[in-house]
Amino acid sequence: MNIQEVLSDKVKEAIYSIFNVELPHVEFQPTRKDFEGDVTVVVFPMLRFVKGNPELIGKQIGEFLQNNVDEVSGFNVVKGFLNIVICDSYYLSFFNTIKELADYGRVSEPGHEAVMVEYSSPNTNKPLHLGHIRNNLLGYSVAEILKAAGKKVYKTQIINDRGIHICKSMLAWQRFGNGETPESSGLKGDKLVGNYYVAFDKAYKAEIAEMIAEGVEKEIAEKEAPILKEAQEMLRKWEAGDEEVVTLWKRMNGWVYKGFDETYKNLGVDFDQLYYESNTYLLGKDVVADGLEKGIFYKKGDGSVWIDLTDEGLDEKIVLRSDGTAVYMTQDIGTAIQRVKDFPDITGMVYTVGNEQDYHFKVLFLILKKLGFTWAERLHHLSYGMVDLPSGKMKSREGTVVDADDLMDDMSQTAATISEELGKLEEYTDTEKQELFRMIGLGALKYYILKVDPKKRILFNPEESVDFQGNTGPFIQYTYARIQSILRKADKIEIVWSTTVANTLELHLKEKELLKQLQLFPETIQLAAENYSPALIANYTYDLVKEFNSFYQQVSILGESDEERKILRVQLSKKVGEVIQSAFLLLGIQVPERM
RNA sequence: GGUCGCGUAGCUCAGCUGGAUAGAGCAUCUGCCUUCUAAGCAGACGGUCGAAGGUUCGAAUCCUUCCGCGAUCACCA
Repeated sequence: MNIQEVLSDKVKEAIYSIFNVELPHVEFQPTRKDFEGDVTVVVFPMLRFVKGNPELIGKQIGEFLQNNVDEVSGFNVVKGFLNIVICDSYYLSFFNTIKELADYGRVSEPGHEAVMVEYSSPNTNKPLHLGHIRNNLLGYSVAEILKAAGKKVYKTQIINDRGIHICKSMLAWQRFGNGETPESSGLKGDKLVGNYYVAFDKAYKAEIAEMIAEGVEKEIAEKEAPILKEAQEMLRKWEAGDEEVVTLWKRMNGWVYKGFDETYKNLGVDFDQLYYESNTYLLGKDVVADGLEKGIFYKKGDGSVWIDLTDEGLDEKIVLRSDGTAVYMTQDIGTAIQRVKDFPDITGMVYTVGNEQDYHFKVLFLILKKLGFTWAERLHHLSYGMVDLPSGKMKSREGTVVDADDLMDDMSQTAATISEELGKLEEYTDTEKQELFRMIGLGALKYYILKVDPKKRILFNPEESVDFQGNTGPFIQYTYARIQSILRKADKIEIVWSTTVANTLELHLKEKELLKQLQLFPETIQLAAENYSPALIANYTYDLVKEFNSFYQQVSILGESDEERKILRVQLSKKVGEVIQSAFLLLGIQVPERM
């Protein structure tokens, strides 16, 4: 129980005993640093129930609390703000209760409610880029946060393995590839396939230019270019199950998956269950037939099926083509239902998809609700802003992308350069160093992306490297490493971890501030889960670390002469380290023993 | 044009269901390594919170209008 919960009832009691009025709610806030106190009760909202001077009311409540509540050791009133001083013993006993908890802040009993979190979901015709990195980091982190908040989580992705885009790569490979394979070229599979996607586009543009030169209109040329026609023909063959096309398709997708797996492994993300569009694109048609019967959908003259959402302030939306084939929406309806069939404990789903699809998901969720699925009430589109470059949007076709693998390598490289300059790793072997640089580089990248509100668009400038100082991943990792250094030394001088520090110890201001910050961890996890926001975890961790560094600077930990106080400081450092590690795990960032 | 999102210091971002003098980092400038890792700490500088109205004891936060940026409004996915 945190201090606000303790005090809330007591304040109500105070109001009842002084004014004989039942107060429905008490408003708290942390006391601002410039005033004395730990928590503040805001008196203004009470004026609706209690008539009088806010300053005076505050004083009366303060006196009541000081006399009747053990945890309250003092108070002061500034305007309508009652600043309450909480006694040290409260914080010390709080610390003693959490000290040994290995997973402090997390809900330990696994919930029976499951949530499926979808993220990544790439096309299989090109490598992953910076945009996918944001998607992956967000999805993975939200999944971890939901777990920590007590949910059972299934991580999933739907791989867009079919369609015209992969046919383009296949066709270009057939034409220009001369049998090139990842083995023969030494290229990562997804890179190789991506090269042919670019090659297709080049050939396609050349054909268009040629046709225009021959007097064909641009728009017609774009539709009629022979290479495009051929790709479309390939897609038709694929859908018909043509053996040759399907074999090539399997082969090239196989290359891509191998490449993706490597990238995912480097990024540190994983999935519990994969869905492939080639298996799901026909799903949903039965549901549409069913909905048609129920009158949720209606059929137009040409046979296409629609839903009218104008009552909801949206448009009419097609759910089945006039030729009876599925559209994107049909497929998503079907996939959602399939997932609940596969995992019957699912009560909600999270879709990590860019904000360009806000409208699509609004409609999808509405349709599923209208179809009467109870779980449709608990669907969430984790919508995030695009990652743009100073030059504009990233386009794979035109090669203006920041490649995921390259970026991760660059980050490691930067970490290596900085680290070598500082030169504190003499005793490390080369492999240990490489591992560390990777950890730091990735930490910088992940933190940089996750600390900002997902809704905001990110402008990524590759020229200016991601910071390693200030509010960054490495700053937090560094603090963790420093703590571990203290603990290694403390171990040698035999500080006993299990020693319980007496509640009577008088706390240093910095110790108290640290304890207050530690107390916020559980509620921060819950808040982050409710808001699907890794940024809240990142900012919390940053505040904790700032507080610790200030503590570290101002007091001596191992050099403290009072034995009991030294024990407290070491234990406190250890706990802060654990919380940093735990919080960073939620962001998918590792922490080093030294750096 | 309709709908949705965003707009806070030179730059990158915090700011919870409205609360005290709007906070960090980067950059610029000052100090601090004979004591636990200086990727650090302490401090200075820097703001009419896009604009105007409104609600309220109180607004960066809620409402309205306007401006700017982005996304979206396909029998593409």
